[in-house]
Amino acid sequence: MRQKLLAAEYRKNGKRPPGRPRSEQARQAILRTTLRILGKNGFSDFKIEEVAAHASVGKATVYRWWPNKGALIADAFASSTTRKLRFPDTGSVYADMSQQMRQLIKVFRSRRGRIVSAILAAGQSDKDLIEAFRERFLWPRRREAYATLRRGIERGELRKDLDPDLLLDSLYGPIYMRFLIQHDRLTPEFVDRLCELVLDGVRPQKN
Amino acid sequence: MRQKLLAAEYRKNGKRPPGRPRSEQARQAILRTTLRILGKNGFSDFKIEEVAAHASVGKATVYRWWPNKGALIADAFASSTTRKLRFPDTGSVYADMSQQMRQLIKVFRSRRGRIVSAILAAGQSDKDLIEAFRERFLWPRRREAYATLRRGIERGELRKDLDPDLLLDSLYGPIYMRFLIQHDRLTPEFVDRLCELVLDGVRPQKN
Amino acid sequence: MRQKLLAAEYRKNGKRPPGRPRSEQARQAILRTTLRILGKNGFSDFKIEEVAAHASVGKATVYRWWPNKGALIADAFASSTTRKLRFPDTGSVYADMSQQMRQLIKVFRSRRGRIVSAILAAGQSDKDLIEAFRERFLWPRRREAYATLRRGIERGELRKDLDPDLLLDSLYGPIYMRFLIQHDRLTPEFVDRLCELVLDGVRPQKN
Amino acid sequence: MRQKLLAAEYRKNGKRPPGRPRSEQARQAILRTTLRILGKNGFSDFKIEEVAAHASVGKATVYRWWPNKGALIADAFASSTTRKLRFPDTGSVYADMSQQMRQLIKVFRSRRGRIVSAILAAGQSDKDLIEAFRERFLWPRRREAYATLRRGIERGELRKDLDPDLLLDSLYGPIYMRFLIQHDRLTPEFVDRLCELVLDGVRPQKN
DNA sequence: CAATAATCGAGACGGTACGTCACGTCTTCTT
DNA sequence: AAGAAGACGTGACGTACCGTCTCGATTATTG
Repeated sequence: MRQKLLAAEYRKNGKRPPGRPRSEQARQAILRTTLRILGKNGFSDFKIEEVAAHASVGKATVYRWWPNKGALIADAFASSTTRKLRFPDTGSVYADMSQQMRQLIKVFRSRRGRIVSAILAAGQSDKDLIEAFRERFLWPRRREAYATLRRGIERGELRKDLDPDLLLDSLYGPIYMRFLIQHDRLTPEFVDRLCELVLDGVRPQKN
Repeated sequence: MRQKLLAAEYRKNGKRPPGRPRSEQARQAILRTTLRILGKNGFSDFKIEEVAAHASVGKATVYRWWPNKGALIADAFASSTTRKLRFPDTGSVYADMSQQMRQLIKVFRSRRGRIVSAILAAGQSDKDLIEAFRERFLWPRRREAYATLRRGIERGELRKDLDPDLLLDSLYGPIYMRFLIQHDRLTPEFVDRLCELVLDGVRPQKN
Repeated sequence: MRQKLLAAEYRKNGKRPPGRPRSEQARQAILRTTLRILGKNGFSDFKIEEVAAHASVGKATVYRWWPNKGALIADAFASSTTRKLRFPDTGSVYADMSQQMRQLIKVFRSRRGRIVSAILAAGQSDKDLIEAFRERFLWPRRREAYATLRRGIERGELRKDLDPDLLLDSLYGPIYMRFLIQHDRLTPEFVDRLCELVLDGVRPQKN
Repeated sequence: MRQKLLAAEYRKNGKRPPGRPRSEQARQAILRTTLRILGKNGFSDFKIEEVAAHASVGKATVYRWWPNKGALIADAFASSTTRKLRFPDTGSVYADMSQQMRQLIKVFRSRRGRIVSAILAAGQSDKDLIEAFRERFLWPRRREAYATLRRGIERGELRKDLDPDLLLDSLYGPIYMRFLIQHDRLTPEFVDRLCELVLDGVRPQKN
C-alpha cells in the first residue's frame, strides 16, 4: 500500500515514479485480446483468465490496472472507437442522417456489433460500463448529429422548435431495438424509410 | 436412460407416464423464487444454488426440468406475463397508442423492469432466451398494437399504405433505447411527444 | 405404520398377512444382481441404484427389505454360500487341512474372491457386515476344521493340549494376509509348505 | 496447459519452476487433517470436502495435488510412518520377533489401527493404495524382520534352508487376520504362543 | 364379487458430496 | 516497482447417488 502511494505521489508531482515503468506492450496486448475474446464469446463467458493467457500476461497485471471486468471491457471498447467519425454534410438533413444511420447499422452488423451488444448487456448490471458506453460511443455520435440538425434548422429544412433529443431517439431507437431484440432485419431500406417517416413529422409548417 | 425414454414415450402418447409425477408445487416455488431473485440481484449474480435454497428444493430438481439459467429465466418470465393485457379502444389512434406505451414504461420503471432488462441482457448471448422474450412479451403486445393500427386505418386516421412494423418500431424503439441505455428519462410526457412526432408522419395526405 | 404392524402381527401369529405377498422373484433378482455387481465393481462403487436398475426392480423394493448396503451385501453373500462344504477325512491331518486350504485359495482366486474381499473391506466400517462374514463364512469352515483337528488328536497325530484357534489362525491367517495385502502369490505349493511348517509345531512330543 | 507443461519441464531440469511455489503449510495441514478424519470416521465417510474445511484450505488445492481419495490417504499414511522403527537385537529370535509383533498389535489396537484398517479396506478396490501400504508399511518392517532371521540363522537358532517369506507370513498373517476379521482377541499372550508354535517348526534338526 | 391391504416398477423429490472452474489475491523470481 | 507464472482460498457450477415419497397397477385375503 505504502509503495503505491509513493508512486502515486510522484505521479501527481509530474515526476516519473521509481521502479519499472508500466509496460505499454502488455497494456495493448490486454486491450486487443479483450476485444477479440469479447467478439468471439460474447460477455457471458468472457474470462479474465483467458485474456491473460492469450495476451501472455500475468493475471495480476490485468487486475493491477483494471478493477473489474466492466472497467476492462469499457476501456478496451473505448480504445477501439477513437477512429475519426465521418459525418457528412451534403446539404440535406435526410441524406446526412440516413448516411449516419447506415454507418451505425454497418457497425452493428459487423464483428464489432457483437462487442457493442456485449457491452450493452453487461451494462445492464454495471453502471460504469453503461456510462462508458454513453460517453465513448453514444455522445460522440450524437454531438455530430446535433450539428447536422442545427444545419437543417438554419437551412429551413427543420422546424425551429424541434426537440433534438426526441428526434434523435426516434431515429436511432428503432435501430437499437432491432439490434438488441432481433425481431426484424437491420437493412439500409429500413433506415431510409425510418428517416422518411420521422423527418416528415418535423418539417416546418407550410403556411 | 431406458426408463427416461419410456416415460417420454408415454407422455408422447398422451398417457400418464409411470413414476412419481412432477411436483407442481416445486415447479411454482422455483419459478416464483427465480423472479424474486432476478429482480433483486439482476442477471449477473443470479445463482441457481440460491434459487434452490430459497425455494426449498433440491438443486437437481431445478436441473431436471431446466437445462440452464436461460431456460429457467425465460420460463419464469413467461409464467409471469400471462395476465391479461389491456389495450384500449378509445376511437383515437393517438390516445390508444399513448396509453399502451405509458403502460410499457410503467412496467419498465417497476421492479419487473429489472427482470426485463436482465432478460434482454442475458438474451444477447442466449438465442433461446431472446426468442422467449419475443414470443412471450413482444409479440403479444404487438398483436394488440396491430389491431389498434388497423382500426385507425379503417377510421381514416392513418394512411392505408403504412408499414405497421416500421411504425411500431418507431414508437417503441425509442422507449427500449432509453430503457437500456439510460441516457434520458422515460416519462409520460416523452411518450406523448413521441406519439405526436411519429404519428404525424403517417397521417393521410390532405389532398 | 399401522398397516405394517398389522402385517407383522399376522406374521408373528404364523398366519399369512393380508395384502400382496412379497415377490420371491424380485428378491432373488436383487440378490443375484448384487453379487454380480459386487464381483464386477468391488465395494467402492457398488450402487443400489445400479442393482435396482439391472434387476428391473424399484429402488424402494430394495430399501423395503434391506436397511442398507451392508445388509444387502451380507444377505447376498450368505445366499451364495449355502452350498455344501466338502471337508475330507483322509486319515491324515496334513492331507485334510491342505485340501481344505486349497479349496479356500481356489475361492479367493475365483470371481467370488472379489466378493469376499469386498465384504472384508466394507466390514472394516460395518460391524454387522463383518459379523455376517464370520457367521456365514468363517465359522462354518472352522467348525469343520475343528472336527479335523479332533480326529487328528484322537489318532495321536496331534498334541492333546493344542489350542485349536491358535493353530487354525496360524494356518489360515497367512492365506488371508496374502489375499488381502497381495504381497505374494497364493499357490497350492504355498499352502503345502505352510501346512508343513505349522503342523510340525503341534506334533506330539517324541518321548 | 502450456504453462503447466512449462512448470513441469522446469521441475524436471531441477530448476525452480516459475510462479508461486507450492504452500508447504497447506500440504502439511491437509495430510494432518486427512489422518485425523480417517481415524475418526473410517474410510466409508471420509470426505475431501471435510478435509479441506478442517485444514482451512480450498478444495481445489487438495485436488491440485492428489488425484483422488486413495492417493491422498496413501500419502498421508506414508507421511506418518517415517518415524524410526525400533527392531531389537536381543540375541534370541523368539524374543526379537515377539517384541516386533507386540509392537505391531500395539499399533493395530491404537487410533492408528483404525487408519491401517481403513487403508487395507480401501486398498481392496484401489491398487495404488494397497501398493502404498506395502511399500510404506509392510516392506520396511519386513526388511527388519529379514535381518532378525538372518542373525538367527547365523547363530544356529534357525534352519539354514528356511523360507523367510513363508515364515514371516506365518507369524504376521494370523495377526492381520484377527485384526481384520475380529473373530478373536489380539493379545500379547497370543503373540507369544504364536511365536512358539511357528518358530518350533523352523528349529534346526537335532541330529 | 367387492373391499381392503400390501407389494410392485417407475421415477421425482430434498439432500449432500463430488470434482471442475473462474474468481481476485498472493508469493516467488526476473526484468 | 512492474513483469510473467502460477498456487492460494472461495464459492458456484452441473452431476450422481442417497434414501424417501407418490403415483397407478397388481395380487393376495377378508367380508
